[in-house]
Amino acid sequence: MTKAEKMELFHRDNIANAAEKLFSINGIEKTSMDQIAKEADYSKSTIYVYFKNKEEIVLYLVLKGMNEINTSIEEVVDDKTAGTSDVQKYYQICHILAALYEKSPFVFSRMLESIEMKKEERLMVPLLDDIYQVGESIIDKIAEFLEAGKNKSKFDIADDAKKVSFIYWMMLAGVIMLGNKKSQYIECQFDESKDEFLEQVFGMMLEIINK
Amino acid sequence: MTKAEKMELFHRDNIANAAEKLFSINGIEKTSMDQIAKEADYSKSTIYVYFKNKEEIVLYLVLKGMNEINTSIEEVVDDKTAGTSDVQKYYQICHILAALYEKSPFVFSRMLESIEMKKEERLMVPLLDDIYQVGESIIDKIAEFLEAGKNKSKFDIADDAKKVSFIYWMMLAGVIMLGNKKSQYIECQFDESKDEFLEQVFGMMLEIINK
Amino acid sequence: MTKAEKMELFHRDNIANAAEKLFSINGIEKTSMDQIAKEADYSKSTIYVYFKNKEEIVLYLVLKGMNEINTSIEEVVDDKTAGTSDVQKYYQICHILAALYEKSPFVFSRMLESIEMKKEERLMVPLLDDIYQVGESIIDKIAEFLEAGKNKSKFDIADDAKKVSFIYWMMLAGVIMLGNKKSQYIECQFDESKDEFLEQVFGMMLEIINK
Amino acid sequence: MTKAEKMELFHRDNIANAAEKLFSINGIEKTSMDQIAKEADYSKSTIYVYFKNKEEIVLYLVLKGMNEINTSIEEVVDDKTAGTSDVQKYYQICHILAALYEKSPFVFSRMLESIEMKKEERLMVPLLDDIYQVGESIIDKIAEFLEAGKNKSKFDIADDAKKVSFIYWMMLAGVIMLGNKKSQYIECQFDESKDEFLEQVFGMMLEIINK
DNA sequence: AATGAATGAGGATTCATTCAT
DNA sequence: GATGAATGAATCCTCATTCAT
Repeated sequence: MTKAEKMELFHRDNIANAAEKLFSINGIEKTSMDQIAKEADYSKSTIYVYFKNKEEIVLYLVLKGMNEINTSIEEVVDDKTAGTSDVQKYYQICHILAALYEKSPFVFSRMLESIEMKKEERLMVPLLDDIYQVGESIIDKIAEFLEAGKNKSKFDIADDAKKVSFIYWMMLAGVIMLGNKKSQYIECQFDESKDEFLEQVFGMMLEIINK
Repeated sequence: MTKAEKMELFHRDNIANAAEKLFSINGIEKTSMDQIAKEADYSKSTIYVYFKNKEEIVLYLVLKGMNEINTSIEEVVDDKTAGTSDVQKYYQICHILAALYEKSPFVFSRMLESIEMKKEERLMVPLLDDIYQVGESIIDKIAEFLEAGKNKSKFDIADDAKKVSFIYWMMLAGVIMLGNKKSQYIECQFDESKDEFLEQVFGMMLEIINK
Repeated sequence: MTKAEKMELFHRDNIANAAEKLFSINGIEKTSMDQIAKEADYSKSTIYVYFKNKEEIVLYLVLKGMNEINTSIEEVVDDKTAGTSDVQKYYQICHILAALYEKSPFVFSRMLESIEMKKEERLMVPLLDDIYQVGESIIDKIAEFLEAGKNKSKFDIADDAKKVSFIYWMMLAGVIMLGNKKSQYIECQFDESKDEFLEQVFGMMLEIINK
Repeated sequence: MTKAEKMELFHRDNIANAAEKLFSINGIEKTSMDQIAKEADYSKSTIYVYFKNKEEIVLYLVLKGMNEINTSIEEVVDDKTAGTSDVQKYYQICHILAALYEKSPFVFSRMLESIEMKKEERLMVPLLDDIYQVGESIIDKIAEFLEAGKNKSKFDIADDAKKVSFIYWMMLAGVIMLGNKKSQYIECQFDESKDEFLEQVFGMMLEIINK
């Protein structure tokens, strides 16, 4: 990486971090480029030097967030530590996702939005294809994990591990998103914290595949 | 209902239907009151005669949509037809939800948004409390259904039927929402329609509670 | 007055009274015809049966208010009761004006607005000429009062009683209007109520003409 | 002052001047931001770069106008020129006020509106506190002038010079405002210009305090 | 005589984006 | 490389007024 590239990355991160903070608090729509510029302490025009537009900031953050959980999940799946059972790993994966929502709900939501499937279309918008690839990578890692468990007779899944993995991914994501959105309801109705609640849901979901 | 009330309802529905169409295509935020007026073929000011503001149109539609599925679910749960098994009913409930997403994704999303839990606050905005009540009613109906199944030794659920019911509701909703958002992905990756895919997911979920 | 005319007057008064209440609380600009209709318990269109437009309601109220103080001032000036001194009458006149402001600040303000001087123009807008006439009458009554005092060697005014009277009128009006608008300031700065303050001002003003 | 600040001031003044012109002709309420933009030859959005909203333009002009008369009055009061008598100074102060009305009637009116007395409230709206301070300064200057005259046995005022000063201020303001609003009436009735008329009023008012 | 229904004409404000320097 | 300056295009909402019935 040349020095110029380093500087570019530095500025992009500065801006993106400011945006992430604001997006997480107020949402994407209600965060203006003015606010981002002020928070990042750049002039508004400079924002446009480093990002083509607002959407690109969002995608940059989505990619970053997804890369992070991709790495985290990889670490869990590849964890060879003796004492870590598959069940423990399962819960760790759940918590990785839950933590992402906690940190950047908007990344979480965006990650779940529909994505252009035609490669040519994806390549029109920088980052979109990258996001797609990381998404695939995450699914694959989970599939790998389930597959491994299956071979160890731990999980009982059908042939297509990737599909099961994707379904898992979806269910987890859905449950985490809604558990957070309805956290007030949960606390009032069931007299327990959203996190306790989610823990039970993770447990229920585990039963689907665990023998 | 007086004739005047009928006319009022007629116009409200005209407007709401136009709005629903546009909301479903472009989303709530990207639909302007101008567009709604044009689509409904009323003048913009007339829209404001029948609805206090844009939010009220949204809430009207959300309430309507939720009322519809509430009624549908009730019909299913109360269905005494000899040949309808609990498993069949279970799938019917899944399809009712899936159909709502199909028709009005924005209603689906709004229904899942956090809602003010303090009664006084809810009463500030007309419709908000109604929406809350219908939501409760839906959860209760599902709880009732699960409870009945449990007694017939069909479903194996923990004591708190309402909580399980809520979790079910959340999982279903999450899965339907994401299944639709990722429908393109599903079709490309697994070479099957989103609906077939969802059907399998409903099946997987059934196993959680079904012995 | 025919019965029809009586009814017309009845309705006009109903509407005008409702409007007066709202105008006094929120001001003319911030009172909508909708609000007036609701307050008067007529339909909005009916308002337009009895008044050509919003402005006509205002003028109707201005005329009414001016007629009232015209009558009140007349009573004071013509008061032949033995014990009522000219100075007492002077204060009474001041209080009549102050009371009008208290009751209908907007009438007070409007009364002081510029008025079309060309008779033909005035006649274009119904009521405008009437308002002018009552205004004249009020000035004349005060002039008469001052003139009488002068003859009794009470007041020392220049030849043109009408002019002095008009000046008096203006000064009184100005001082009452501002005393009310700055009542908060007065209370904070001088630690006395607006009314006490105005009383002193009336006193000071009396000295201008009183020997 | 940096060049950037100069430019900012330049634009603010351009806009404010355009607004002042329109406000003076049509009043504040009936002047739209569109009109101001057009008159100032800026785009409407640019207006919002230099002023937060319409109200800020108004306050900017009010403050400016009040600052101007504050300075003018100061010059008069501090005038040590041998030949300038207190009476002459008195008339000069009257004329300063009359000139302000002539130039910007809306500033005059706003200056006389009630103002928030709680410091915290005032500080919520930028400029509001400044306006209050200048107002105080003006009153104080007049008080100082009267006090000085009193010591020179010129004016005969009660102990509280500030209160008398405030009353004077109010009376002057009221009389100027009404004299202008009723200028047509004055010309028709008394066959003299509004300015001649006001001159006499100033004279009458002088007698209140002048021995 | 009374009104329900409808609307045209605005009006303030927001914001992403561009571009010359 | 960084930004100050400017703006076009929207958007929600208000309200006095008209008119057919």
